Amino acid sequence: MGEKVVIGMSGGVDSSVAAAVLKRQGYDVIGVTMRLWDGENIDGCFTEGSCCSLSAVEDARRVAYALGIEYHVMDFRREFESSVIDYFVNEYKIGRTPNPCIACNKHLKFGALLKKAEILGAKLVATGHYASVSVDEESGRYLLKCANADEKDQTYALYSLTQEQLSHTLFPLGEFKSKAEVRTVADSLNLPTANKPDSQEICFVPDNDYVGFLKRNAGIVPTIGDFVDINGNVLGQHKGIVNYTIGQRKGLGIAFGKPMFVIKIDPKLNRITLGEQGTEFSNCLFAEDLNFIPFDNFTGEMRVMAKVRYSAAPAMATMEMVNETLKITFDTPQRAITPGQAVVIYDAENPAIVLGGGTILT
RNA sequence: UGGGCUGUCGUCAAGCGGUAAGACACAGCACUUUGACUGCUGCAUUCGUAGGUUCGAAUCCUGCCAGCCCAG
Repeated sequence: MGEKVVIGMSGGVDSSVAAAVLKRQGYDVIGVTMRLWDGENIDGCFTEGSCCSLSAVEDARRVAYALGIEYHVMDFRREFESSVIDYFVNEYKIGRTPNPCIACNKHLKFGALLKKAEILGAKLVATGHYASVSVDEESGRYLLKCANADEKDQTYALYSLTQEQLSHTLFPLGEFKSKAEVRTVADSLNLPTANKPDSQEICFVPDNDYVGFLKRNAGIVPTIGDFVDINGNVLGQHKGIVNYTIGQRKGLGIAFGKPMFVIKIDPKLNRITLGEQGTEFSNCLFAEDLNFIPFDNFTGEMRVMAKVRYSAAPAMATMEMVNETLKITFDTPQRAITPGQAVVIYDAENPAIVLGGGTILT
Protein backbone atom coordinates (compact mmCIF):
# COMPACT_ATOMS: atom_id res chain seq x y z
CA MET A 1 0.00 0.00 0.00
CA GLY A 2 1.14 3.52 -0.77
CA GLU A 3 1.19 6.59 1.39
CA LYS A 4 -2.00 7.38 3.23
CA VAL A 5 -4.03 10.34 2.05
CA VAL A 6 -7.37 11.65 3.26
CA ILE A 7 -9.58 13.02 0.51
CA GLY A 8 -12.40 15.36 1.37
CA MET A 9 -15.42 14.06 -0.49
CA SER A 10 -18.32 16.44 -0.93
CA GLY A 11 -20.40 14.01 -2.90
CA GLY A 12 -19.72 15.91 -6.09
CA VAL A 13 -18.08 14.78 -9.27
CA ASP A 14 -14.83 16.66 -8.70
CA SER A 15 -13.87 15.09 -5.40
CA SER A 16 -15.07 11.73 -6.69
CA VAL A 17 -12.65 11.85 -9.59
CA ALA A 18 -9.93 13.24 -7.36
CA ALA A 19 -10.29 10.19 -5.15
CA ALA A 20 -10.16 7.93 -8.18
CA VAL A 21 -6.98 9.59 -9.41
CA LEU A 22 -5.28 9.16 -6.06
CA LYS A 23 -6.27 5.53 -5.96
CA ARG A 24 -4.87 4.99 -9.44
CA GLN A 25 -1.65 6.74 -8.42
CA GLY A 26 -1.21 4.11 -5.74
CA TYR A 27 -2.10 6.07 -2.64
CA ASP A 28 -3.83 4.47 0.28
CA VAL A 29 -6.94 6.60 0.00
CA ILE A 30 -9.33 7.36 2.83
CA GLY A 31 -12.49 9.18 1.85
CA VAL A 32 -13.95 11.59 4.37
CA THR A 33 -17.11 13.59 4.15
CA MET A 34 -17.05 16.52 6.50
CA ARG A 35 -20.23 17.04 8.41
CA LEU A 36 -20.30 20.82 8.59
CA TRP A 37 -23.79 22.06 9.09
CA ASP A 38 -27.07 20.45 9.92
CA GLY A 39 -29.27 22.68 7.89
CA GLU A 40 -32.22 24.51 9.26
CA ASN A 41 -35.67 23.65 10.36
CA ILE A 42 -37.83 26.23 8.62
CA ASP A 43 -41.55 25.98 9.23
CA GLY A 44 -41.25 22.29 9.86
CA CYS A 45 -39.37 21.70 6.64
CA PHE A 46 -35.85 20.51 7.06
CA THR A 47 -33.45 22.12 4.60
CA GLU A 48 -30.03 20.74 3.93
CA GLY A 49 -26.87 22.37 2.74
CA SER A 50 -25.32 21.11 -0.45
CA CYS A 51 -22.04 20.28 1.28
CA CYS A 52 -23.22 17.83 3.82
CA SER A 53 -26.74 16.77 3.09
CA LEU A 54 -27.76 13.16 3.50
CA SER A 55 -27.78 12.72 -0.25
CA ALA A 56 -24.28 14.15 -0.48
CA VAL A 57 -23.07 11.68 2.10
CA GLU A 58 -24.85 8.92 0.29
CA ASP A 59 -23.23 9.85 -3.02
CA ALA A 60 -19.79 10.06 -1.47
CA ARG A 61 -20.26 6.71 0.22
CA ARG A 62 -21.28 5.07 -3.03
CA VAL A 63 -18.25 6.49 -4.81
CA ALA A 64 -15.97 5.26 -2.03
CA TYR A 65 -17.54 1.85 -2.27
CA ALA A 66 -17.17 1.82 -6.04
CA LEU A 67 -13.50 2.72 -5.70
CA GLY A 68 -12.95 0.28 -2.88
CA ILE A 69 -11.57 2.82 -0.45
CA GLU A 70 -12.04 3.37 3.24
CA TYR A 71 -14.71 5.95 4.00
CA HIS A 72 -15.80 7.96 7.01
CA VAL A 73 -18.16 10.78 7.84
CA MET A 74 -16.58 13.11 10.36
CA ASP A 75 -18.16 15.74 12.51
CA PHE A 76 -16.78 19.24 12.03
CA ARG A 77 -19.87 21.13 12.99
CA ARG A 78 -18.32 22.92 15.93
CA GLU A 79 -15.31 24.15 13.94
CA PHE A 80 -17.50 25.13 11.02
CA GLU A 81 -19.77 27.19 13.18
CA SER A 82 -16.95 29.05 14.90
CA SER A 83 -14.73 29.55 11.87
CA VAL A 84 -17.18 30.00 9.03
CA ILE A 85 -20.69 30.74 10.27
CA ASP A 86 -19.64 33.18 12.98
CA TYR A 87 -17.22 34.89 10.63
CA PHE A 88 -19.90 35.09 7.94
CA VAL A 89 -22.39 36.66 10.31
CA ASN A 90 -19.94 39.08 11.88
CA GLU A 91 -18.72 40.37 8.55
CA TYR A 92 -22.22 41.24 7.49
CA LYS A 93 -22.83 42.89 10.83
CA ILE A 94 -20.04 45.34 10.14
CA GLY A 95 -21.11 46.12 6.61
CA ARG A 96 -18.62 43.92 4.78
CA THR A 97 -19.09 41.06 2.33
CA PRO A 98 -17.54 37.81 3.52
CA ASN A 99 -16.26 34.95 1.40
CA PRO A 100 -17.15 31.81 3.35
CA CYS A 101 -15.44 29.46 0.90
CA ILE A 102 -12.07 30.99 1.65
CA ALA A 103 -12.64 30.71 5.39
CA CYS A 104 -13.79 27.14 5.03
CA ASN A 105 -10.72 26.15 3.05
CA LYS A 106 -8.41 27.80 5.53
CA HIS A 107 -9.94 26.52 8.73
CA LEU A 108 -11.80 23.36 7.78
CA LYS A 109 -10.46 21.56 4.75
CA PHE A 110 -6.83 22.50 5.33
CA GLY A 111 -7.16 23.05 9.05
CA ALA A 112 -9.39 20.74 11.01
CA LEU A 113 -9.43 18.03 8.37
CA LEU A 114 -5.65 18.01 8.21
CA LYS A 115 -5.51 17.42 11.96
CA LYS A 116 -8.06 14.63 11.79
CA ALA A 117 -6.06 13.05 8.98
CA GLU A 118 -3.09 12.72 11.28
CA ILE A 119 -5.22 10.79 13.72
CA LEU A 120 -6.03 8.41 10.90
CA GLY A 121 -2.33 8.07 10.21
CA ALA A 122 -2.37 10.16 7.05
CA LYS A 123 0.06 13.01 6.53
CA LEU A 124 -1.66 14.15 3.38
CA VAL A 125 -4.97 15.76 2.63
CA ALA A 126 -6.46 16.07 -0.83
CA THR A 127 -9.47 17.83 -2.26
CA GLY A 128 -11.20 18.18 -5.59
CA HIS A 129 -10.10 21.79 -6.00
CA TYR A 130 -8.78 22.92 -9.33
CA ALA A 131 -5.27 24.01 -8.38
CA SER A 132 -1.85 22.45 -8.02
CA VAL A 133 1.05 22.40 -5.60
CA SER A 134 4.69 22.05 -6.51
CA VAL A 135 8.07 22.60 -4.93
CA ASP A 136 10.32 25.41 -6.10
CA GLU A 137 13.70 23.84 -6.67
CA GLU A 138 15.68 26.96 -5.88
CA SER A 139 14.03 28.01 -2.66
CA GLY A 140 12.63 24.67 -1.60
CA ARG A 141 9.32 26.36 -0.89
CA TYR A 142 5.96 24.96 -1.81
CA LEU A 143 4.20 26.86 -4.53
CA LEU A 144 0.50 27.12 -5.23
CA LYS A 145 -0.23 27.20 -8.93
CA CYS A 146 -3.27 27.60 -11.09
CA ALA A 147 -5.01 24.58 -12.50
CA ASN A 148 -4.55 23.55 -16.11
CA ALA A 149 -8.27 24.03 -16.55
CA ASP A 150 -7.96 27.76 -16.19
CA GLU A 151 -11.67 28.39 -16.59
CA LYS A 152 -12.23 26.35 -13.42
CA ASP A 153 -9.20 27.51 -11.50
CA GLN A 154 -9.87 27.86 -7.78
CA THR A 155 -6.64 29.32 -6.48
CA TYR A 156 -8.56 32.47 -5.59
CA ALA A 157 -10.13 30.59 -2.70
CA LEU A 158 -6.87 28.95 -1.65
CA TYR A 159 -4.43 31.85 -1.37
CA SER A 160 -4.33 31.62 2.41
CA LEU A 161 -2.64 28.22 2.52
CA THR A 162 0.63 28.26 4.43
CA GLN A 163 3.82 26.37 3.68
CA GLU A 164 2.87 23.91 6.38
CA GLN A 165 -0.55 23.32 4.85
CA LEU A 166 0.73 23.15 1.28
CA SER A 167 3.35 20.60 2.27
CA HIS A 168 0.55 18.23 3.24
CA THR A 169 -1.79 18.98 0.37
CA LEU A 170 -2.58 17.24 -2.89
CA PHE A 171 -4.80 18.56 -5.67
CA PRO A 172 -5.32 15.62 -8.02
CA LEU A 173 -7.37 17.67 -10.48
CA GLY A 174 -4.65 20.21 -11.17
CA GLU A 175 -3.52 18.49 -14.34
CA PHE A 176 -6.94 18.08 -15.87
CA LYS A 177 -7.50 20.27 -18.88
CA SER A 178 -11.18 20.90 -18.31
CA LYS A 179 -14.22 20.03 -16.31
CA ALA A 180 -15.38 18.00 -19.29
CA GLU A 181 -12.33 15.80 -18.93
CA VAL A 182 -13.15 15.25 -15.27
CA ARG A 183 -16.66 14.20 -16.19
CA THR A 184 -15.33 11.91 -18.88
CA VAL A 185 -13.18 10.13 -16.32
CA ALA A 186 -16.08 9.89 -13.91
CA ASP A 187 -18.13 8.43 -16.71
CA SER A 188 -15.55 5.88 -17.74
CA LEU A 189 -15.25 4.72 -14.14
CA ASN A 190 -19.02 4.57 -13.84
CA LEU A 191 -18.94 6.77 -10.80
CA PRO A 192 -22.45 7.46 -9.56
CA THR A 193 -21.72 11.19 -9.39
CA ALA A 194 -20.61 11.51 -13.03
CA ASN A 195 -23.62 13.54 -14.08
CA LYS A 196 -24.27 15.44 -10.91
CA PRO A 197 -24.70 19.15 -11.57
CA ASP A 198 -22.07 21.55 -10.32
CA SER A 199 -22.73 22.98 -6.93
CA GLN A 200 -23.15 26.67 -6.43
CA GLU A 201 -24.41 29.14 -3.90
CA ILE A 202 -23.25 29.16 -0.32
CA CYS A 203 -23.29 25.55 0.83
CA PHE A 204 -25.06 26.32 4.10
CA VAL A 205 -27.64 28.55 2.41
CA PRO A 206 -29.15 26.17 -0.10
CA ASP A 207 -32.05 28.44 -1.02
CA ASN A 208 -29.61 31.26 -1.69
CA ASP A 209 -31.48 33.50 0.72
CA TYR A 210 -28.49 34.51 2.79
CA VAL A 211 -30.36 37.45 4.30
CA GLY A 212 -33.02 35.06 5.56
CA PHE A 213 -30.23 32.92 6.97
CA LEU A 214 -28.80 35.90 8.86
CA LYS A 215 -32.23 36.73 10.25
CA ARG A 216 -32.98 33.18 11.37
CA ASN A 217 -29.59 32.17 12.69
CA ALA A 218 -28.00 35.35 13.88
CA GLY A 219 -30.98 37.41 14.89
CA ILE A 220 -29.95 40.13 12.49
CA VAL A 221 -32.78 42.58 11.93
CA PRO A 222 -32.18 44.57 8.75
CA THR A 223 -32.79 48.27 9.42
CA ILE A 224 -34.21 50.49 6.72
CA GLY A 225 -31.97 53.41 5.81
CA ASP A 226 -31.18 55.89 3.09
CA PHE A 227 -29.77 55.48 -0.36
CA VAL A 228 -27.78 58.61 -1.11
CA ASP A 229 -25.83 59.92 -4.08
CA ILE A 230 -22.21 60.97 -3.98
CA ASN A 231 -23.22 64.39 -2.68
CA GLY A 232 -25.33 62.99 0.12
CA ASN A 233 -28.70 63.68 -1.47
CA VAL A 234 -31.25 61.08 -0.44
CA LEU A 235 -32.39 58.96 -3.38
CA GLY A 236 -34.61 56.45 -1.61
CA GLN A 237 -34.75 53.84 1.08
CA HIS A 238 -32.76 50.63 1.36
CA LYS A 239 -33.93 47.45 3.07
CA GLY A 240 -31.00 47.13 5.44
CA ILE A 241 -27.28 47.05 4.79
CA VAL A 242 -26.91 43.26 4.80
CA ASN A 243 -28.91 43.10 1.59
CA TYR A 244 -26.20 44.80 -0.42
CA THR A 245 -22.63 44.52 -1.57
CA ILE A 246 -20.35 46.87 -3.47
CA GLY A 247 -21.05 46.90 -7.19
CA GLN A 248 -24.56 45.55 -6.77
CA ARG A 249 -27.18 46.73 -9.23
CA LYS A 250 -30.14 44.40 -8.86
CA GLY A 251 -32.55 44.60 -6.00
CA LEU A 252 -32.10 48.30 -5.37
CA GLY A 253 -35.70 48.93 -6.40
CA ILE A 254 -34.80 52.43 -7.42
CA ALA A 255 -35.74 53.74 -10.85
CA PHE A 256 -33.28 56.35 -11.92
CA GLY A 257 -33.54 56.06 -15.65
CA LYS A 258 -29.98 54.73 -15.62
CA PRO A 259 -28.56 51.67 -13.91
CA MET A 260 -27.31 52.53 -10.44
CA PHE A 261 -24.67 50.65 -8.48
CA VAL A 262 -23.75 50.40 -4.82
CA ILE A 263 -20.43 52.17 -4.43
CA LYS A 264 -20.18 52.55 -0.67
CA ILE A 265 -21.72 51.02 2.44
CA ASP A 266 -21.60 52.98 5.66
CA PRO A 267 -22.73 50.78 8.56
CA LYS A 268 -22.32 53.59 11.11
CA LEU A 269 -24.81 55.88 9.40
CA ASN A 270 -26.75 52.94 7.96
CA ARG A 271 -26.33 54.61 4.61
CA ILE A 272 -25.62 53.28 1.16
CA THR A 273 -24.12 55.41 -1.56
CA LEU A 274 -25.21 54.78 -5.12
CA GLY A 275 -23.46 55.90 -8.27
CA GLU A 276 -23.92 55.71 -12.00
CA GLN A 277 -22.18 53.17 -14.15
CA GLY A 278 -18.45 53.75 -14.02
CA THR A 279 -18.32 55.14 -10.51
CA GLU A 280 -17.96 51.65 -9.05
CA PHE A 281 -14.42 51.41 -10.38
CA SER A 282 -11.32 52.11 -8.36
CA ASN A 283 -7.62 51.47 -8.93
CA CYS A 284 -6.31 51.17 -5.41
CA LEU A 285 -6.94 48.98 -2.38
CA PHE A 286 -5.52 48.08 1.01
CA ALA A 287 -5.52 44.55 2.40
CA GLU A 288 -4.80 42.85 5.70
CA ASP A 289 -4.54 39.27 7.02
CA LEU A 290 -1.89 38.66 4.45
CA ASN A 291 -0.40 35.40 3.37
CA PHE A 292 2.53 35.09 1.01
CA ILE A 293 3.51 31.80 -0.51
CA PRO A 294 6.91 31.95 -2.25
CA PHE A 295 8.25 34.17 0.54
CA ASP A 296 7.27 34.96 4.13
CA ASN A 297 7.06 38.69 3.70
CA PHE A 298 8.37 41.35 1.44
CA THR A 299 9.38 44.97 1.39
CA GLY A 300 9.67 47.52 -1.34
CA GLU A 301 7.59 47.38 -4.44
CA MET A 302 6.68 44.58 -6.76
CA ARG A 303 4.91 44.38 -10.08
CA VAL A 304 2.21 41.71 -9.87
CA MET A 305 -1.02 40.48 -11.34
CA ALA A 306 -3.94 40.66 -8.96
CA LYS A 307 -7.61 39.96 -8.89
CA VAL A 308 -10.27 41.20 -6.54
CA ARG A 309 -12.91 38.58 -7.12
CA TYR A 310 -13.26 34.94 -7.98
CA SER A 311 -14.30 35.40 -11.58
CA ALA A 312 -12.00 38.15 -12.75
CA ALA A 313 -9.03 38.17 -15.04
CA PRO A 314 -5.87 39.05 -13.11
CA ALA A 315 -4.86 42.64 -13.78
CA MET A 316 -1.47 44.31 -13.73
CA ALA A 317 -0.72 46.18 -10.54
CA THR A 318 2.02 47.31 -8.20
CA MET A 319 2.05 46.16 -4.61
CA GLU A 320 3.85 47.63 -1.64
CA MET A 321 3.64 47.46 2.13
CA VAL A 322 2.25 50.55 3.85
CA ASN A 323 2.59 50.17 7.59
CA GLU A 324 1.21 46.70 8.23
CA THR A 325 -1.13 46.61 5.29
CA LEU A 326 -0.67 45.72 1.67
CA LYS A 327 -1.37 48.46 -0.82
CA ILE A 328 -2.18 47.45 -4.35
CA THR A 329 -2.40 49.98 -7.13
CA PHE A 330 -3.82 48.72 -10.39
CA ASP A 331 -2.72 50.01 -13.78
CA THR A 332 -6.36 50.21 -14.79
CA PRO A 333 -9.32 50.70 -12.42
CA GLN A 334 -10.98 47.55 -11.15
CA ARG A 335 -14.68 47.06 -10.73
CA ALA A 336 -16.31 46.92 -7.31
CA ILE A 337 -13.39 46.45 -4.95
CA THR A 338 -15.24 45.14 -1.92
CA PRO A 339 -14.17 45.15 1.74
CA GLY A 340 -14.27 41.61 3.11
CA GLN A 341 -13.51 39.98 -0.20
CA ALA A 342 -10.03 38.76 -1.05
CA VAL A 343 -7.37 40.17 -3.28
CA VAL A 344 -5.19 37.42 -4.65
CA ILE A 345 -1.88 38.16 -6.27
CA TYR A 346 -0.06 36.29 -8.98
CA ASP A 347 3.43 36.45 -10.41
CA ALA A 348 3.63 39.10 -13.13
CA GLU A 349 5.98 36.98 -15.27
CA ASN A 350 4.22 33.70 -14.66
CA PRO A 351 0.57 34.39 -13.77
CA ALA A 352 0.05 30.72 -12.92
CA ILE A 353 2.03 31.16 -9.71
CA VAL A 354 0.09 32.42 -6.71
CA LEU A 355 2.10 34.86 -4.65
CA GLY A 356 -0.50 35.20 -1.93
CA GLY A 357 -3.28 37.52 -0.96
CA GLY A 358 -5.25 39.14 1.78
CA THR A 359 -8.58 40.48 2.88
CA ILE A 360 -9.61 43.76 1.32
CA LEU A 361 -9.95 46.53 3.89
CA THR A 362 -10.93 49.34 1.61
C1' U B 1 -64.02 81.42 -7.79
C1' G B 2 -61.77 83.21 -12.67
C1' G B 3 -57.29 82.20 -16.41
C1' G B 4 -53.61 78.66 -18.07
C1' C B 5 -51.25 73.77 -18.22
C1' U B 6 -51.14 68.51 -17.58
C1' G B 7 -53.08 63.42 -17.10
C1' U B 8 -49.62 56.92 -21.68
C1' C B 9 -46.63 50.24 -17.62
C1' G B 10 -44.19 50.54 -10.58
C1' U B 11 -41.00 55.28 -12.19
C1' C B 12 -39.34 58.51 -16.19
C1' A B 13 -40.91 58.95 -21.13
C1' A B 14 -41.83 58.58 -26.94
C1' G B 15 -46.16 59.17 -29.75
C1' C B 16 -49.28 64.67 -32.89
C1' G B 17 -55.38 60.24 -37.15
C1' G B 18 -53.46 54.34 -39.12
C1' U B 19 -53.77 50.40 -35.20
C1' A B 20 -48.84 51.63 -27.76
C1' A B 21 -40.80 53.16 -28.79
C1' G B 22 -37.21 53.26 -25.15
C1' A B 23 -34.82 53.68 -20.29
C1' C B 24 -34.95 52.38 -15.16
C1' A B 25 -37.33 49.04 -11.86
C1' C B 26 -39.31 44.05 -11.50
C1' A B 27 -39.57 38.55 -12.70
C1' G B 28 -37.58 33.97 -14.85
C1' C B 29 -33.49 31.51 -17.08
C1' A B 30 -28.19 31.13 -18.15
C1' C B 31 -23.35 32.08 -16.07
C1' U B 32 -20.89 31.23 -11.02
C1' U B 33 -18.12 26.12 -5.23
C1' U B 34 -18.98 33.36 -1.87
C1' G B 35 -21.73 38.00 -2.22
C1' A B 36 -21.95 40.38 -6.88
C1' C B 37 -21.36 41.70 -12.16
C1' U B 38 -22.90 40.16 -16.99
C1' G B 39 -26.06 37.89 -20.86
C1' C B 40 -30.92 36.21 -22.63
C1' U B 41 -36.18 36.26 -22.20
C1' G B 42 -40.66 38.29 -20.26
C1' C B 43 -43.27 42.67 -18.72
C1' A B 44 -49.61 48.42 -20.95
C1' U B 45 -55.28 44.42 -26.21
C1' U B 46 -54.31 49.61 -23.66
C1' C B 47 -53.27 55.45 -23.22
C1' G B 48 -57.74 59.73 -16.23
C1' U B 49 -63.10 58.99 -17.33
C1' A B 50 -67.88 59.29 -20.26
C1' G B 51 -69.54 60.34 -24.88
C1' G B 52 -68.90 62.29 -30.09
C1' U B 53 -66.44 62.85 -35.17
C1' U B 54 -63.99 59.13 -38.46
C1' C B 55 -63.24 53.27 -42.49
C1' G B 56 -59.86 53.95 -38.34
C1' A B 57 -58.36 57.93 -32.31
C1' A B 58 -53.57 57.71 -27.12
C1' U B 59 -53.64 61.22 -31.05
C1' C B 60 -59.54 65.71 -33.21
C1' C B 61 -64.23 67.64 -30.40
C1' U B 62 -67.41 67.92 -25.78
C1' G B 63 -68.67 66.99 -20.59
C1' C B 64 -66.79 65.22 -16.04
C1' C B 65 -62.73 63.88 -12.58
C1' A B 66 -57.69 64.59 -10.73
C1' G B 67 -53.03 67.27 -10.26
C1' C B 68 -50.02 71.68 -11.05
C1' C B 69 -49.29 77.02 -11.93
C1' C B 70 -50.99 82.27 -12.10
C1' A B 71 -54.84 85.58 -10.27
C1' G B 72 -58.10 86.62 -5.87
